[in-house]
Amino acid sequence: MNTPAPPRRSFKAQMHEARAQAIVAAAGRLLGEKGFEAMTLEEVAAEVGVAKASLYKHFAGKEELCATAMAQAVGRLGAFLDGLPADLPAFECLRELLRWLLSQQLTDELPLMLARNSGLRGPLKDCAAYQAALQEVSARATEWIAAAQREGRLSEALPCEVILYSLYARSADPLLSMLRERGGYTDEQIVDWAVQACFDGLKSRSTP
Amino acid sequence: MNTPAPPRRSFKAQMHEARAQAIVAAAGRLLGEKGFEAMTLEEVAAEVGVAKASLYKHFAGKEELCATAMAQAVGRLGAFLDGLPADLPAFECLRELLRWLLSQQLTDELPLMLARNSGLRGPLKDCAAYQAALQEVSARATEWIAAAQREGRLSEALPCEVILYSLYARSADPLLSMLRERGGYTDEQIVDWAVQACFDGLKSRSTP
DNA sequence: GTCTATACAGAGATAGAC
DNA sequence: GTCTATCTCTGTATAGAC
Repeated sequence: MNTPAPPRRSFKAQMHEARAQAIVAAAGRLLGEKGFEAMTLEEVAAEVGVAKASLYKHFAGKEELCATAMAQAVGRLGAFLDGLPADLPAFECLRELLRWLLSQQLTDELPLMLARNSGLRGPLKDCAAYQAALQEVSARATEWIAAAQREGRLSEALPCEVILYSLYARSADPLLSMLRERGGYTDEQIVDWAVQACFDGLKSRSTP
Repeated sequence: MNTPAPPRRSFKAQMHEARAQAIVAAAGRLLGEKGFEAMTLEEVAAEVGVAKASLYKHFAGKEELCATAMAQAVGRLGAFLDGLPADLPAFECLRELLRWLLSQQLTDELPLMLARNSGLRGPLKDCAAYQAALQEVSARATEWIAAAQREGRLSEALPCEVILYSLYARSADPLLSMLRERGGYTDEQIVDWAVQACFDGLKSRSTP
């Protein structure tokens, strides 16, 4: 794509970048845990160990910081997809994609898509980095969906886009939290059920 | 025969109740639209047409007001279930339940279950009215799920509770908002797709 | 019970010294 | 660039007149 960064960056620049990374990471964690409105920059600063005002030397404000965190999450998904075996069937790729989304919600607590009424959804539509990264993974996922539909693995009754959004939406699905709060289930069990509910549906498949 | 039934309450008490109802309705609408953190009591008061301070004559605070709105939403679901034909098969009852949940999200914008990380989820666990109402509808839904599973209409691979939670979770599913924002689809089309994705799953059913 | 006015707290953002 | 200190605004909640 573009030329890689110059190999030799000054020590100070490296530290600067590392700190920015730490800020984004903390923001992403808190964003996923508490939501955009409930999280505070004070918490972010405290978690990183810097003063609140220092955040503004790296980011213009709360919205930009959180949008960066979201864009980075999409980037991680792209990297994960890159790591999938090249010969993995399209349907299996989509299953892995879903598992990754669900696992992220349970571990990092940072969902790829935001809740229905998050205040960050508006600013996110104007974040070029996020939109571009999302477009990139969406293109790949769309290819897989079309292929899986041709192979008869995915329903052709649903438009390609509806399937794509259905997968994305699982990222902010409250189902996982509900099952976890209920207690008695392992995280892995919860993810398995969520994957099954999404792909197989609630209706019986054994006896048509 | 005799005089009509006397009013059960005094006129003033009726007005008081009516105003409280209007407050709850406005709170519920704003809660669904903007979420617990983003909505403000000022908006609620403005929408009802009363002073902000007057709200505290009816409710102890924001949490109690919103919890009341949520409990009332569950009550509406219960009333809807009461209105279903007595001879409707269990599976069809569950389908209607899901359609009702999704329609509520699109119209009233008030979801039955909250987003994964809403600040109201904690207080809601301590709200007896909400828990009791939810318990009541859950009991009925659980009966239907068990019956539908016996009839082979619902998957027996998923525990009854996972199916129940999967239905409830659709109430806060971001899928509908995503499809609506994309544009080009009618609300009815969106609900149909969401129902189909939930019950039939994304996998093909025609060709095993 | 409803209003106006206000106290109080929290959070985003900025100023200015170093 | 980072800090301390501060500004400003918003929102919950309360006080007191009527």
